[in-house]
Amino acid sequence: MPQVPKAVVSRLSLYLRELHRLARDGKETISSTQLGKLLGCTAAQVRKDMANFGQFGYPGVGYRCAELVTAIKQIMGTHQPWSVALVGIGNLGQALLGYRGFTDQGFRIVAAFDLDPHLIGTDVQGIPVFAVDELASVIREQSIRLAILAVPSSAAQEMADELTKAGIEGILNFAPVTLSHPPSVHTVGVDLAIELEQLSFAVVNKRQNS
Amino acid sequence: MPQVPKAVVSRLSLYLRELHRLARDGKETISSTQLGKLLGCTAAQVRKDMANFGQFGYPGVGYRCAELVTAIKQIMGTHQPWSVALVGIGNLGQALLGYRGFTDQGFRIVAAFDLDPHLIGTDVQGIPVFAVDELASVIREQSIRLAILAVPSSAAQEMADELTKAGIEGILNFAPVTLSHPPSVHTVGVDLAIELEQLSFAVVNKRQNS
DNA sequence: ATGGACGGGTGAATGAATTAACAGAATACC
DNA sequence: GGTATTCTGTTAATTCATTCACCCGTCCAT
Repeated sequence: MPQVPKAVVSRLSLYLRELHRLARDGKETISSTQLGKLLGCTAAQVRKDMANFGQFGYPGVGYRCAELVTAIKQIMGTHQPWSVALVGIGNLGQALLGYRGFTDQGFRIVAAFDLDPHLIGTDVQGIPVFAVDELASVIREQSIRLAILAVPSSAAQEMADELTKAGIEGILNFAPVTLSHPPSVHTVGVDLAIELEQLSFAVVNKRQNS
Repeated sequence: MPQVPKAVVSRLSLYLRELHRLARDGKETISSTQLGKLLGCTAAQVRKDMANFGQFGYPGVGYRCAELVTAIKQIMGTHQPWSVALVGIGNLGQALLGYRGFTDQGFRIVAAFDLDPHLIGTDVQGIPVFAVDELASVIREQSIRLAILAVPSSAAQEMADELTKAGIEGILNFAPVTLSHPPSVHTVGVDLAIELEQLSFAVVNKRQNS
């Protein structure tokens, strides 16, 4: 499995989400056809995507939901929980601190960082807030590998550099800028305005499906 | 321009973001090579992407930043502001209400909806809050075409149906579920946990670049 | 048992998208 | 003014992703 296409990985997350729901609703097994329909892709695609990682299906039966959930979690690396750092406790940062979806998927925010002296030393939503100076030491002590960056664009690159120096391996960036970073660090960017822009394009260009 | 690949559209937003910054910093023109480097793609890609929509560059010069910004805005449909509805004023919803990036890109949240009787009738961050019953009437009166859905997963599909009935054309969905919807409505999903999951995969599989 | 329907794995064929290569146009420099 | 350079638009080549078609295994009804 040396080269897994990026598109496959993002679909894997969607499969996982759907399978999780199905398993919780008590569905034992599901066929590639059904799963494909649920996600708007072909059955062949589902099978091929899974084939990248091994054999998981049972001929004549389909995929066992619960089993596939654990398999995909293993593949994605979320079979055991991650400790995550949050940098920036503004509007968005606070919302992320309280976001249930993270913990549900095995991501636990264990430390938050900000500049505001009123916040430093306190707990916000049960999470301790540290000064940015302490970034490196806290990250090392708690062996945190992932960080969420929710600071203003003007500070984003600088904070990303700090995180990199502290040995962070992945950054989820909410600032609307393209971060530059060494290849040893991975970044995923979420620009909320861009998502709306995509919607705007789709609407004005009245393209079918979605 | 009958069939523009989806990947092109999402890159267009990144170009726009970068060009916007460049223009503000006083840069007159930029070559496809430079722009590509800034975004981590090849110069050929930049040129090809733009070629989908017409001719914007000047041989021997490059692209004029300010000019290209307005051209892309025109293409994306954000050359004039959009009125947007927000459904769900929880943790995340409130953060989105206060998010600066939306207004900067021409998206104005003009109405919010929630179930909580304490909120209905009040203003949150200067935006009036309505009951869900009023969804259709408010949306029609203000001719709102886009909506942001920030409700718990359990309510997401139901609210999406309401929005559809009310004539909404595009939904930005933050609930971690796949919405089913008629082809006349476009949806873009943002699942924050999935983004972290993608990061997790990239980190454990130590794939280079990003 | 056994026939038929269901369903996954897999390699070949199709279709997209990215990259490479080049011809022509504007600029800068001497 | 000519020449070298820069840079676009575009066509061709390559790479990548998706779909198709078939084989074989499993289950269920008879």
